[in-house]
Amino acid sequence: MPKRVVPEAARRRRRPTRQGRVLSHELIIATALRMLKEHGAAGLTARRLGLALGADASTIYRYFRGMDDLTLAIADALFAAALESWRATGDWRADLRALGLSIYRAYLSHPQAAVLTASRVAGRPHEVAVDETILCILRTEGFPDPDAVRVYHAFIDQSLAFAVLDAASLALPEAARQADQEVWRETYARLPAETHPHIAATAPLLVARMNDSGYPAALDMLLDSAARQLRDRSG
Amino acid sequence: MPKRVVPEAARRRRRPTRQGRVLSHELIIATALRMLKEHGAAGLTARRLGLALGADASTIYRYFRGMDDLTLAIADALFAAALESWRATGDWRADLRALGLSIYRAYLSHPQAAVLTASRVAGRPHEVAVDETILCILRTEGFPDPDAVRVYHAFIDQSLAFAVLDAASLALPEAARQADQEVWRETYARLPAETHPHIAATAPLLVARMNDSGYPAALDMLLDSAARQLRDRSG
DNA sequence: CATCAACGTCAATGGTGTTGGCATAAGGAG
DNA sequence: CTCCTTATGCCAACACCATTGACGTTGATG
Repeated sequence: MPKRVVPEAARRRRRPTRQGRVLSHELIIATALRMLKEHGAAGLTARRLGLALGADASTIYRYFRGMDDLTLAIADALFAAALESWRATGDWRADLRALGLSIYRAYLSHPQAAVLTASRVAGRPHEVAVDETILCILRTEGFPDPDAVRVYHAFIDQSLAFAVLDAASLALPEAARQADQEVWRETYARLPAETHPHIAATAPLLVARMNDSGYPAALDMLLDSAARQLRDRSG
Repeated sequence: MPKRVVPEAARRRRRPTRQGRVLSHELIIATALRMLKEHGAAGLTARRLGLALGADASTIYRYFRGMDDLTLAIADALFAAALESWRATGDWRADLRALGLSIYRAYLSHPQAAVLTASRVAGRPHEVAVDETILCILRTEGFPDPDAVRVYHAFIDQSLAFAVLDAASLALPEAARQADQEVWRETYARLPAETHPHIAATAPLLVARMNDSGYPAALDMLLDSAARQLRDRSG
């Protein structure tokens, strides 16, 4: 007796099955990114992804070992995008700044993906390529090794940290974002009455400030510090 | 005809039901935090949480509107812990530094929770209390308002960003962490052969550096910058 | 005592990731 | 051409998930 019964109907009508491969890693990742942007992190499920691809959910497992693996691939796609949109000029400081902003922009361009993959750092190829690039720039410029490592870590930590955090607020659904703003507006409006008498006028300023990121400023501070280090050592 | 059939057995034997309330918001949050630490973010489910509490999963919904609501409550508990372990001394710079490190430590003491709640910023009470505290310190010290806002944002952004990112690597299961280290060790060992001849000896240094956080340094840089600002303005 | 809200359980619903079995299709070997 | 292997896709099934509604029980309030 067979363990599994194949329904008669399924056995009867044979679908005009496709010829050749329909899917690919790239197509699946691109579709997943689109779904993330449109429906948020919770909206990306194997079944819906399959539907969007015109395929069965289980087909995805021919390409990825699981949703977890797919998540890592998506994370690496962000690094790939960051590197692709970056060009070296030879000026180490300008190059590092551009690379940092490039990473930052890649994350912000897919906030849902950034949040989804925030905690996944696993030495994927493009991620490693970014690391190699940074270290290569620093070494070429003549940073002695312990300093190069320190600058590299500060740089990548800071870039990723800001990217993830800023992406997180972008990743909120529009409704939640507006609700948040409302809460903050009230908080800010209420806050100063107790500690400062003349502040009502500055509440809008506080709210406006919410939409900016501290990343560029932090990045410049870091590069300043690195440049000073380099000058001190060589001069 | 009743829509739902109540089984005879259940109707028969009445359980010796408990008297008084068994659960509380605090108990549920504490248990959830414990589960997060022990089993990771994926291990926190309504069913298992109920089991750990000696209650049915559905009971949790008497206290929280859903797992999402519970997540927000957990996030706020981190801010509460940060504030509780902090004491003001009157020195604005030392106080801010201590508060930043306090937030950082609170997140790192529950890495799983930090990662789980990274993208949830929703104006919960203790979170707002932290914000009020920071702004209050800056205003009391005499920061004019636009500067206070700027410093506040840089401070909280940077603190949270580093906390979340560093927590993310701590939140990895031990096996994954070791695997990651292995990948990086290989990468670092392989990297310099192409770009630098004498670097093999520094690979261990790079790996060791992995375990440090750039947060304290970044925090000091930020406070330096703020202090300079304040001096320039008043002097 | 009667009422009521709070609290807890049970059973059910519709969704999830994942797997094993099966059916093709493509491509090479004979 | 046939035969075999491998890659690719679908289907049905499994275990688990969050959430809900009906129901019983309790303690407090009138």
